[in-house]
Amino acid sequence: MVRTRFAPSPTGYLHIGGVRTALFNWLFARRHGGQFLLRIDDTDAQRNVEAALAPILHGFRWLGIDWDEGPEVGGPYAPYYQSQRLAGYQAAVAKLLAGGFAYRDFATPEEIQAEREAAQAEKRPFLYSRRWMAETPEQQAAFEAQGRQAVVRLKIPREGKLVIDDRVRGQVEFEWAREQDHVVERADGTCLYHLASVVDDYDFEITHVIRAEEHLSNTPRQIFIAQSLGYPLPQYAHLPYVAEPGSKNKLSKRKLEKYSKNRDFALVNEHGLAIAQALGMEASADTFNPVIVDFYEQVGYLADAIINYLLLLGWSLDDKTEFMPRRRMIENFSLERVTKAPASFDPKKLWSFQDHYMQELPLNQKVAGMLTYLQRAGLVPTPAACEVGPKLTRIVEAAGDRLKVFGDILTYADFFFQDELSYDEKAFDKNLRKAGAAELLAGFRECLAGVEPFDVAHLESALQGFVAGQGIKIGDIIHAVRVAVTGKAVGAGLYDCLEILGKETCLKRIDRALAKAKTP
RNA sequence: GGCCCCGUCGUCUAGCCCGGUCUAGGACACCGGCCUUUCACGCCGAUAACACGGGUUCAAAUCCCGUCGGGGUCACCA
Repeated sequence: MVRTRFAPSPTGYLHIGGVRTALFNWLFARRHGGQFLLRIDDTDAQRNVEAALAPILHGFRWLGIDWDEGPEVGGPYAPYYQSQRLAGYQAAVAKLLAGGFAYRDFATPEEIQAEREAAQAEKRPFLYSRRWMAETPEQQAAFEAQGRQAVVRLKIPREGKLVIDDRVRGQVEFEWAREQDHVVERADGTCLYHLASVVDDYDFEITHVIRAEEHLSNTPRQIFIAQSLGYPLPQYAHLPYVAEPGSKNKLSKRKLEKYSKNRDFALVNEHGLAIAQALGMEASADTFNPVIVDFYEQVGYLADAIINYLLLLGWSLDDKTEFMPRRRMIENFSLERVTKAPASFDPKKLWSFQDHYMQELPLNQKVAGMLTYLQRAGLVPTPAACEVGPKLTRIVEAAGDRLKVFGDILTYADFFFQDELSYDEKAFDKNLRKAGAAELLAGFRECLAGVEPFDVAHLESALQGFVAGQGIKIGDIIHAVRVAVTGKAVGAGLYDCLEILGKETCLKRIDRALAKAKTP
């Protein structure tokens, strides 16, 4: 039985790189009919773990990455919080000590630091002298008499080497003599991540440890702990990290502010910001940022688009396949086809996946998604009146693939739902204040008043008739009409807009625009 | 700096294990064009890569060695 896990620490948000790692774990488990679980790394726990965890769990649910065991769902190996498993870690440390695989060390941090600096000065690799190692009760008592406190360190072998058989990197060799005697338990009796992680992976019967490459160099010490404890080793698979757009640097959760200004992020960031503004959201770089999954959910991206994009960031099926339903991902996922080199996150490519999935989304689902945004922005009351449905459907159809994310309904179609138009001033000047424009528009207004029925076909022939009568081209008038009734220079087909708005509203808006055109 | 990993178009990648069919394929972006009332979509086209140097071989992106470059990691963080 394959069992994989993802171990988030409760930071308050879900990082896009973390999702990629979780996704690969999830896919691998599903592929082999196994289980995927979530374990919470809260060994340095603050008190509001639940609050910091909620957005993370929410993010996974939104993305459709479900976990078989873990927080909120429980499971046979509960608890799944490291802060609640301390006794097991302490027992493991005791066992390590008893077996001679670890020792109590009475050195002060300053003494260790001094040794480290001395080694550096001599340009030789640092290896602890074990001067304050206490292996007998007598030694221990002597150090304690000096008022010293002990940590527990691993007694790493000083010769020989270790070969790790990594599922994505192949065989990787390490020399034990390069490993440090890492601390596994602090002076205050609390233990460290590596110990906890190994013990939990064993307790949870994790068979495959699939994690980011930054953990590759931590693996020797974890293997040492596992072997000393007599645990069978899991299979390891170290994934390349996800890099910043256009760079090989790791996408870090510490550079949120910087990323919001990143050139390649700019497009999606600004687009998202406009939607956040329409929603009246507070959007600081710490909470609303394209490296945080929540950003995409808020703006109205599709989970399928994100998952599919992330899948291809470090994995490929073949030389052509890009779009895959989950089912197909699960059927085909394999560690062997994971790339070894880091992949940089490309917001533009994600955008193209979103474009694709939005186009594929059935109309009724699009409408439903857009409706919630209109409601959140206060453009449509909740619950919506029954005529809103057909009207919105008509709008969404007319707008077609211009609506890339659900939030786009707010920037593309707000004028359908509010009386007060906000004009694109530049477009207004260009199309309504140029010589002769107002007169033409006024003429067309009268023509429009006589159109009956007020639908696309009749509107089109009316405009064509008007244009022919004036001896002008369609382009000479149509932009002015658009700006007058929608306030914008771009949007869905004009005849659709006019029809949906209705004759009365159109005439009113043209009048208003004509009045505005007179006042510079 | 030590150790470890990685290195194909700007980006994601296929090909590498099992040398020839690779004058290196696909996708995104970019550029040009078509369509068109705008925008978007769509369609067509163009530019663009085997890090470098040595080997081995009839033949190397593919195998070997070296160099260079990039990154990760070196905590009583996770």
